[in-house]
Amino acid sequence: MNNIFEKIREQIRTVTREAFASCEQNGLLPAIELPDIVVEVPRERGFGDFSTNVAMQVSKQAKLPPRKTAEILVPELNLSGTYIDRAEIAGPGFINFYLSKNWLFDALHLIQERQERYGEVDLGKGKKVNVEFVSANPTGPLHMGNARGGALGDCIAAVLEKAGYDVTREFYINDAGNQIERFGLSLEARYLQHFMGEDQVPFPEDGYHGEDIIEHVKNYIEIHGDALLSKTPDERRQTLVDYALPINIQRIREALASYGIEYDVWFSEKSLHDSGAVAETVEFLRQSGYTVEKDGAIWLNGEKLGLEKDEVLVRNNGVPTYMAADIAYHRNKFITRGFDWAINLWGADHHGHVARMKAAMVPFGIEKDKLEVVLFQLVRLYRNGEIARMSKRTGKAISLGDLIEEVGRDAVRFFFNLKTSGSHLDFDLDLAVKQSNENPVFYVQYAHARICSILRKLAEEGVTPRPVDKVNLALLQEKEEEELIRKLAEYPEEVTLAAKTLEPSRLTRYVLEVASTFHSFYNACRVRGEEEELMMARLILVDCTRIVIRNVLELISIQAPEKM
RNA sequence: GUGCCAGUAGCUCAGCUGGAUAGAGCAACGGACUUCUAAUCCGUUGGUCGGGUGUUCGAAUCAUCUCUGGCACGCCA
Repeated sequence: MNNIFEKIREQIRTVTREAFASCEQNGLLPAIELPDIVVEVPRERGFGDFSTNVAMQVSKQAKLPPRKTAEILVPELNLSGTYIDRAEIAGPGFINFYLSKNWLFDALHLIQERQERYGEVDLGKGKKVNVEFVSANPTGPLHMGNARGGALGDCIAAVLEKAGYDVTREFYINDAGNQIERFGLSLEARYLQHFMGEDQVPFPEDGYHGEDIIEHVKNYIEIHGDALLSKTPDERRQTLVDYALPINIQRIREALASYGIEYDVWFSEKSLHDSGAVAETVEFLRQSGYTVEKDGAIWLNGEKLGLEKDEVLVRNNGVPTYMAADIAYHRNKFITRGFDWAINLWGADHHGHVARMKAAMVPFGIEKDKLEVVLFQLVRLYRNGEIARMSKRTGKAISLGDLIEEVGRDAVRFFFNLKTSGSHLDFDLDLAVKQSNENPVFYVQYAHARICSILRKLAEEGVTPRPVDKVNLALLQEKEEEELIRKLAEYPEEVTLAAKTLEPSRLTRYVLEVASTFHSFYNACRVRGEEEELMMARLILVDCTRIVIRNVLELISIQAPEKM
């Protein structure tokens, strides 16, 4: 058992179920089909440590007012062998459970025992899950959307790992299709412009206008000169793409690495075309009757899949669409590679694609639910209270690299993981660099550094933590101490919830609460200089706090400094 | 026009599988450093949960209508 909360909830459910059974046997209550018994932590501490509303839920079946049901039930609760001291009835019919402090001390034991593995839970049971995120077009640098998707995706992957899933982090390289075509045309235009003059060569309307295209061409010409002028346009574009694309991909890799993200798999879209997987996938859909042909193109049959409209899979020029490749890609994930679950992180502007992709799994016998798409809202950067679009240094659109350079990796990752994915995110650049109490990143890091400082000071005096079973934790009686232990005990529960909701941001908020609770403790209680037994107990508490803060920060890939 | 997401304190956001008196941070105001890091803490102020109706013992949470903002509706990805 590595989640005390779960253990307590199970105890409460068990004693409650048994009490219902015994009431039924004694004829005190009619036979009742129990719902899932909801156990929660009441908002008010005065309402006990945990509570359940089960008496209210069954009031109809019991044919009694909820309070009356509770009054019959509570005396039948057999609390022996549990953490529960007593149960009381309150309000409209809540049953409030008051626990012995032992559960808190057990939580500290657990933390000491598990150390850096404290917080791990076995929700996933080794299920194979693929988390695909960023997957940016390799036609230019990473932007703010990629930055948020990157932080989110990496943290979702990390949370799922802690929750017992077998996680693969994957980047889908869009190195084929239309945008590569445009990339090639843009490079070619810049190349020709270099030799013939800008006004002599038209630039494609939907081309990539970025400076980086010109830079690629300039570098290419420095190495290879004007040899491409005599080639065919096809050869010219291919050569330029073959030159520039790997450079862009390498830059993306490096930007993400400096952002703290390492992938297990870089999956090439082109490889799906080259291997024939795309054609094969379309053919399979055609033969299974999931396509229609009209206007010389092959369409996915929307009606048959419950979609609003048909979607083109193969254009009338014979070139498959992104959609076709994407279906082949997900078929590969589930069938070729056997993932039990695939999570994709997409910007909210792609939400229209969600229903289509899920529906497109059906012909392959893949349940829709196996594909989960996490949509995240876009990011607005603020500087001096105004929307910032340009990098301070370069004057160009702000890239992930610029952002990290300006505010630091820790702050970027922290802020992108502070809000739920569904909410719009305003990123305040001024706040992120501020080294003050306004900045939550430092607030958490400071708590960690403070703890390390206590441990260091005491170690210098020859005082080190004793094994926890040789410490009298019952000496921790102050309310600040209790609050802190409670907070630390929640961590496995937080990981579980973050994994279930795919919402790692709650861990960022959680670690802020841990820091806050610790700071309150710090101001109320001393460790150093207290009587030895109390000092030892507090030393354990402080060390447990260090472990939890460090574990969370590591999970969200933020430094836990020992000094500040 | 249709669909998706959002609307909670001055600001940024939690809470949303219905639960007890709606929370946090920042901002504002007032306090706390002889003592392990004051990048900290303690206290005060601050709300028609966008609005209406409904469902029920109970609604920020569910349903429905409506207003506002963002986005999507392509042989783009």
